[in-house]
Amino acid sequence: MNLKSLEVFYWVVKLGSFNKAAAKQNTTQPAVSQRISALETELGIKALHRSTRAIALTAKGRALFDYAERLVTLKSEILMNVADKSALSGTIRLGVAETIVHTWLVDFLEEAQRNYPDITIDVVVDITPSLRPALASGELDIAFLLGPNTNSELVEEKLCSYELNFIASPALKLPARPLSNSELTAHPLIMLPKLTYPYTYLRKALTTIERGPPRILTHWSLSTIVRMTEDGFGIGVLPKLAIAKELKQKRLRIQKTNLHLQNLTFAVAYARESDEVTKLALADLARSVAKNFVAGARNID
Amino acid sequence: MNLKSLEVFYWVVKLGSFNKAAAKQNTTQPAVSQRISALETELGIKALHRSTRAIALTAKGRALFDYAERLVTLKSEILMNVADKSALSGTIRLGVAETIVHTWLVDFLEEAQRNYPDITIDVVVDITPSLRPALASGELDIAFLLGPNTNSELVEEKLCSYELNFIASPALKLPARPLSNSELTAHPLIMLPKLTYPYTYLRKALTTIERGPPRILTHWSLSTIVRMTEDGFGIGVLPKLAIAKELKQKRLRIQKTNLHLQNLTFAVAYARESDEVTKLALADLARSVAKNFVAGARNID
DNA sequence: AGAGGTTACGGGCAGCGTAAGGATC
DNA sequence: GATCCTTACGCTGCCCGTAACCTCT
Repeated sequence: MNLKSLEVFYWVVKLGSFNKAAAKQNTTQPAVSQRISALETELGIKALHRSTRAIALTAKGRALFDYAERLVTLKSEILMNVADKSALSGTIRLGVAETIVHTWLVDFLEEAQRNYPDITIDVVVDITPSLRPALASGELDIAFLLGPNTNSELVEEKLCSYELNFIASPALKLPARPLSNSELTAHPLIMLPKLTYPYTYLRKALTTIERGPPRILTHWSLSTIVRMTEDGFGIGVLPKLAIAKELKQKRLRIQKTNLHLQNLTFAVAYARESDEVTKLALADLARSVAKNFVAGARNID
Repeated sequence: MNLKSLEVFYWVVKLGSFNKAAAKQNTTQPAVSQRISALETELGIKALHRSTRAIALTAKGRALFDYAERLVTLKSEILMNVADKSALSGTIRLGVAETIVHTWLVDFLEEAQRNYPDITIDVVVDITPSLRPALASGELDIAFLLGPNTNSELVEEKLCSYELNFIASPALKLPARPLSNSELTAHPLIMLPKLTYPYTYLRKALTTIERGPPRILTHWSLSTIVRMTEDGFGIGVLPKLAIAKELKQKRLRIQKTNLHLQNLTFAVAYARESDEVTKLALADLARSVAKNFVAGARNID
């Protein structure tokens, strides 16, 4: 009897699908199929009804699942309490919101490589609303995303908080003094789309009876927002820390206004599961890297 | 991380030796060595001090051992509670006292084959005093031997009880009536050696002041005792059930005496361990086979 | 037709046993 | 030198991934 087979079985039941279990375990669906059959043959039982679309546990299957859960838990306890953390290994699929890519992701990956040389990290850059379901379904193991969202079924913990700024191209020749709201809305605002804090807040704050809502240009790609802002399409709404280079090179500047924007906060998120020390280790590392990054970048303007 | 490796580690610690663990797990000593190294490498720890002769656990090793024990227990619980018993598989080393060979061992092996086709049973015939330490050290998994010995560190449960008889060759021309003690001691008694019930009892019961102790010929092999008795060397002290064939063929007969011998009882014994459903299953089977044998052989005389 | 599980098959590698090599008493 | 663990090495067989197939909606 094999620990891996029981782990696969556990995930098949937990996720309700051979495919999802395969994704979770970084393997293929046929491999999962094989393992389950082998397990059933070895124990001489049928564990799963899988005639129809949804899989259902047999009585023995339910019993087996309970044991499998305990085994999986024990395994992760061993990794947690006995194993040298630097010997952690395996592949972790990391989802990242783009802002993080532009700030400390590289630092993080380097640190991870240094501390956990045997862990392979597959990075997927995507928008926060796509990252959460991917975590929940097991397609991703861990993510750095906009949050923490307290309603989430995921574990989410604050990582860092970025001051949100109005950014303009010097070519716009805006005054250094704080802009009034009407001066601000003379230009389109370029920002992240609906469902994010800047959009909902600014749309409400800048809507006036006479002129209606401000012109807003949204895009999920931070790079695109930066590029459009540089090209003078409008005023970007971005954390200054994400555009340190552009600011330094004077290709962009911070535009003062009368509005106070709340910080954009990011969180590390992962599914609430009985396993995976690796995730915890990486989450800790992310916290430390993010903290250092914010501390080291305090003097940017 | 591998269930088998942790199991091997468990047995190495439990038995205090790579060699014994290898024997226990039906593998070779280098294989054990490899597994332990692999485990230590994977977890990035040293689990065992093995510079000197005796094996000692490190702190991490002790922690790992606790987890390993729980895993081994869980595994056997799965086998016990979830697995179809008829799907049990593996190799079991069975030690057998010779009397059992001459009574129901073949029945047992056939039944085992029928009920558990995937279990391989290696049979070792030996004397009871050798079987117990072999069980304790893990060289054997289970044994049918003289017992139960209540002082044993082993689990021992009564299997069957054989009436012990005085057996003689017809060639001795002894009378059919009960022999007196002095008539009995006119011939050497052929029986199992010291440390067994018949020897100690009869030596004491038949020793008289004038003639001293009776002449006793002992041998650990039942076959030899039977053969010697057949050849008229003396009067055998044997369970009649072990010589059914010889009695039927009138090559031997039961000799009545004035002495009452207690029954010779046999037990199934195995080490008190956290694992091994297989042993329990086979012990159950042995109980049933032994019971049937005794019931079916009631009319022998 | 598409989603999801099974079967078939070739290839890679983990892990085994044999055998030789230390180390310690 | 005996005992016990480690290292070396060739080989077997398990298990994986690819791909084709089946089945149900």
